[in-house]
Amino acid sequence: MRKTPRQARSRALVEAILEAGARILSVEGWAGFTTNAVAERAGVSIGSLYQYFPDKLALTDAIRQRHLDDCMAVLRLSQDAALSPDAFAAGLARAMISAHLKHPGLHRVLLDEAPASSDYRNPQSVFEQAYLACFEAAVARYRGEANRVAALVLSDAIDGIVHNAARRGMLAEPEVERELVAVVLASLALRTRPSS
Amino acid sequence: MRKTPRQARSRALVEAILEAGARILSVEGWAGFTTNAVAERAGVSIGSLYQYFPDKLALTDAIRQRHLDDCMAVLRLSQDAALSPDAFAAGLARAMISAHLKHPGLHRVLLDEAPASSDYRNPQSVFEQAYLACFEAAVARYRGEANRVAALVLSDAIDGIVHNAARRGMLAEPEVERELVAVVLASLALRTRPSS
Amino acid sequence: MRKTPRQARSRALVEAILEAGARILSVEGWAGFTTNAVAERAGVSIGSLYQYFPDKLALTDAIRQRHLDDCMAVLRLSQDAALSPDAFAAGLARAMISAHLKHPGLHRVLLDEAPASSDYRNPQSVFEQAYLACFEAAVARYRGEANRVAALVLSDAIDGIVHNAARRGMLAEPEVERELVAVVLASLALRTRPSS
Amino acid sequence: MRKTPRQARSRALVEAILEAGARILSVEGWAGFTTNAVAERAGVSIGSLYQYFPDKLALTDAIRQRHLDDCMAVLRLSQDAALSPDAFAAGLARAMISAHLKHPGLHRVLLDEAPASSDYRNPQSVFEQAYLACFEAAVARYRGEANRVAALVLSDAIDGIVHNAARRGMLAEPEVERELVAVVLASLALRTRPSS
DNA sequence: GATGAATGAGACTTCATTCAT
DNA sequence: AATGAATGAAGTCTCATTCAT
Repeated sequence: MRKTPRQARSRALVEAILEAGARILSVEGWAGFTTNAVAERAGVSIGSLYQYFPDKLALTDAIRQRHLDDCMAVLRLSQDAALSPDAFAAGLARAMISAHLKHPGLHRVLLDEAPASSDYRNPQSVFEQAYLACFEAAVARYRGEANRVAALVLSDAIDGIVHNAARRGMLAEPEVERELVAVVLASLALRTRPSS
Repeated sequence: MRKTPRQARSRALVEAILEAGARILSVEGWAGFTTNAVAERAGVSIGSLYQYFPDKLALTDAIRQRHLDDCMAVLRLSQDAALSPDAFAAGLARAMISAHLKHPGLHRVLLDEAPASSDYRNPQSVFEQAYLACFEAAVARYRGEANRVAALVLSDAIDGIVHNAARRGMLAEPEVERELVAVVLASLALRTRPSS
Repeated sequence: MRKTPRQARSRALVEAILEAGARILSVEGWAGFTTNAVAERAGVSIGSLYQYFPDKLALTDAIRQRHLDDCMAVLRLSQDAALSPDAFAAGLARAMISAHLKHPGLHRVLLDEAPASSDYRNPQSVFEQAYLACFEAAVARYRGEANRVAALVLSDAIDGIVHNAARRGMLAEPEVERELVAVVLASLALRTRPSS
Repeated sequence: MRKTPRQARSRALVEAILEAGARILSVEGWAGFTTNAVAERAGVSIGSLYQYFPDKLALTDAIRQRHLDDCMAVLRLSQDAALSPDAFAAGLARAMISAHLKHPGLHRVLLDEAPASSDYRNPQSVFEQAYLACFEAAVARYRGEANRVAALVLSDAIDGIVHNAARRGMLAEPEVERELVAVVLASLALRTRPSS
């Protein structure tokens, strides 16, 4: 950000911009996400937007950061070493679904369409490290082995299930949640080479 | 298409355009996919492109159609009622991975970013019907029950795994394929409510 | 208009665009009337033009509307029930000529070449209604009969005379004005079937 | 024309092009008049069109020339020194109307929109000389005076009446023809300064 | 001669960004 | 600090014209 908002008014302004941007990205996708549209939706002048974000990329990054923080918060809540596998899978599925219910399209747009300044999806990035750590811990806990790739694949499978359900408007359907739980559970019950 | 290419030269030209478009979509994403860039990469004038495609959307549709046809062809090959679950899962994983190896980013861009004239990802569309039918058949065969949602979730999980692996450049790694096989197999071995 | 200009600068900008557009249409015709040319002639960027006019057609309509308003204003001034036929014809001729002196080619281009969003030249359009009403009133007054077609033909004859004189650069010649007065007067002096 | 067609086939080809061009100009206006459209409508390849016409302007000129020749032919037929004023006016009106019935919009498009290589509407041009000569002769005959401007104004009034009637689709209405006759007759009955 | 695929200059329009007020 | 009018590079698409077959 170009400058840190210190006063209450400034913080509210930045908040309004981020929220307006998230909503536009979610509803209209990357194509409808123009800086002028965001400013207008936020009830702010385009000039003010550029006071706090040097360019469109910085704005996008800020929206993404906020969204990923939300996701991590929700994900961490589902981490509890004392849970049974069933309870863990149920909690994780519930957490992932609820994290996407507010802006169903946002996650996909931010991760698939929107350009990013840093390669935050690289396995070495801060976010991905923290995100994957949760899954690696769960794999270690329930499968009894450290397996980085298995954690990656599990998180990717969940990602695909949730993001496609969101696109189809099926995110809230109990059947989807039930199947998601089943897939997570099955993945965690596996040893690495089940076929041998 | 605006005009059907009849002569050999025309067919080669259309082929060059489609190939150049696929490559650009794969490597540079939707943002780099400009009609002028496609024409230039194809070694063709922009006017020639518009002789065969009435607008950018039609070009996008044509590239997508060709890609989906390839995917369906590969998918159908993996369908064989006589296969054991292990063999089926292995064949399916191999098929999905190989379908994405040529243009790793293409699938994601075409399905997530590129606008389409018809809603081909609607569950009622011709493509999605055919695509899901394969998964429904497999679920019925190996889980012994018809379960539309389970088929949907399985195909979405595979989609997530393959598309994220492609983004990370891990599509060719044997470990990924092994885990993909495991997830497919686990999903097919499930009864609907494994926890009850 | 996309935006209503509120500040003095904006109004001047819109004014400059309309004036530049009118001049280009008048001098170079529809073929030279490109949005970039209008912006450049107005000393304004192309983006500014599009802030106020959503597309080329809207700009054309605005220029036409302004011109037609000018014409109607000038025409209404010549309407005075107390005038003698001679005085009326003289006033009308003077009015029509002066309405075209500023941009001699504009009228023809706007009415014959430039596409319009609505069919303003349809006899039922608001403008044509008002315009023809003046001529119908004059015909009724001086010929003593209501005759819609006669009014139409009179206005068309004047149109032809003025617009061809403009093209020939003869609009300011006294002889043309004299003959125009004569034709108007003769038309108003007629009974419908003068030969029978 | 680039080359003179000598053989029967060539003459038919040129004929087809001119006719197709006239029809397109009449029906779709200058905007729809593209060289490719003309060639296609004529059932001829675009290359063949360019064999006989070096560019679009030459094609336009040829179509115009043919149309003006038709007009002159029809106009000359109405010239007969022995006619009474009434009979002359009736014949002239009939001639002008019938000259425009085949392609009602063509005349206007050719004279107002289509660019021309030479300034054929300049009073000094060959066509205008011949055309105006007819009107000057009539003015001299029936008004008993040589008056170039009166002839010009009369021909322009007729032009306006006919061309606007064509646009309104009223060209065939008897009332229009009757009023046209009346205007012509009144113009020819005038002395130059009727008001003094 | 005839064909029509190919060319590319140029038109319309959008939107990220700046800067005078 | 805030505003929003203004900018102009860049993208999509058309159509007059050429030239290899």
